[in-house]
Amino acid sequence: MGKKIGITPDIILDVAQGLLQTRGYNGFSYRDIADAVGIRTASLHYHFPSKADLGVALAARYRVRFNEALEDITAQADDARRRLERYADLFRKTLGADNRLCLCGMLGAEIATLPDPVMAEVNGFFRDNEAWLTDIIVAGQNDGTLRSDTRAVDQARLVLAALEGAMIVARATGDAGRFDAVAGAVLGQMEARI
Amino acid sequence: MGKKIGITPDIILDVAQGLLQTRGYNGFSYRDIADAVGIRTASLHYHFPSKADLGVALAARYRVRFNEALEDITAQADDARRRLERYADLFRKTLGADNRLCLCGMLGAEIATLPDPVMAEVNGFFRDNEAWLTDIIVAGQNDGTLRSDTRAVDQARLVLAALEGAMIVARATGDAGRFDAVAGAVLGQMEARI
DNA sequence: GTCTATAAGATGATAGAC
DNA sequence: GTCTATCATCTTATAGAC
Repeated sequence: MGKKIGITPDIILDVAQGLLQTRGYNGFSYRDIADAVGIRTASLHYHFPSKADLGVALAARYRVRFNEALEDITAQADDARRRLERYADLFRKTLGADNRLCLCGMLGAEIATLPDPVMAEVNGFFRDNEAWLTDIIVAGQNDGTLRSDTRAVDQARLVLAALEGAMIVARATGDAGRFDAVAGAVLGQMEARI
Repeated sequence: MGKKIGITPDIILDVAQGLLQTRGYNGFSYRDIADAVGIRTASLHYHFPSKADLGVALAARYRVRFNEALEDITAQADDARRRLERYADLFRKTLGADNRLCLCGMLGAEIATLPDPVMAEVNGFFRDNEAWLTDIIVAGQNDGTLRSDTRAVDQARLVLAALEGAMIVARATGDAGRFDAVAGAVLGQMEARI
């Protein structure tokens, strides 16, 4: 027989993730989660004893899921340009769904206030993204679809930084079109010269 | 005779700005400022009655000073490439001085939690920067030093987003070199094809 | 202008009953 | 697992003396 799976921890994480991506780590409290979930703060502490525990769970889950999405893109799309477009879509969907920021972009801004294990996850998220992007870009350079006069790793860092920054500016100005402009420009300028 | 100028308000703003750029709007308190300045929180409230007042003063001052720096760049540098390099240096110096983020990049991430007048300043900061960058880039396209196959305004948005994002990623990974890589790549890829 | 004193509410967290 | 009750501390903010 299957194990009895409490749905609560996942629901808590889902709600907390929304708050985190919208308000930041220092911008929401256990009370906010409790009110949204319909539970008491004491019950939250049963599942996640400290806010640091919650933060780690949130960042780690996000990182794992993001890496899974990256694997899917690698498997499904065949050329670099299409893979990069799908990559940008990952961020675009987050912004469009509920005006959320990338969870690690938000935590990255707040890095100086985070518990060490949360910091480590954020750091890892950025490294994972850079590594994946670099691989994709190297492939695109090798097959001649992407420009080769800029190092792949630097282009990877540019793509990551541009998309993270674009989410912040787009949301702060209330214009999601700004994200699209940045995504379009950064990918367009990476194309090989004809 | 000259007016007696209390140095305190400026000192408060200087200290608060450092805290804001490091920890975020929701990551510091009047107490933090008070301890650093050597004054009581009640005295802070004399100068800035509410945290919203302090936030507006901070964002407005930052925006004004930044616009002055932009005017200096326009006046002193003569070609687009050099102006854009100086522009990137503005962000780079902030990061290098004390591992601070752009004040409005930080506030942009926290936008959902900010008092309305602070939001408005942040929004204005981004619009100011985009407008200035667009003008610079248009000039560079006209004199043939910058590529013209991407709209100037979109390139402007890319530059702004890339630098804001690069500051966050660089600081979160503890590697300022990542900022340089992004700045170098984004400016390099804007150059006209030879 | 700065201080002491104080307030009301929020916050992260624990003890112990059910 | 969830609850009530309780906590120490922090946070923004005000009143009034100096």
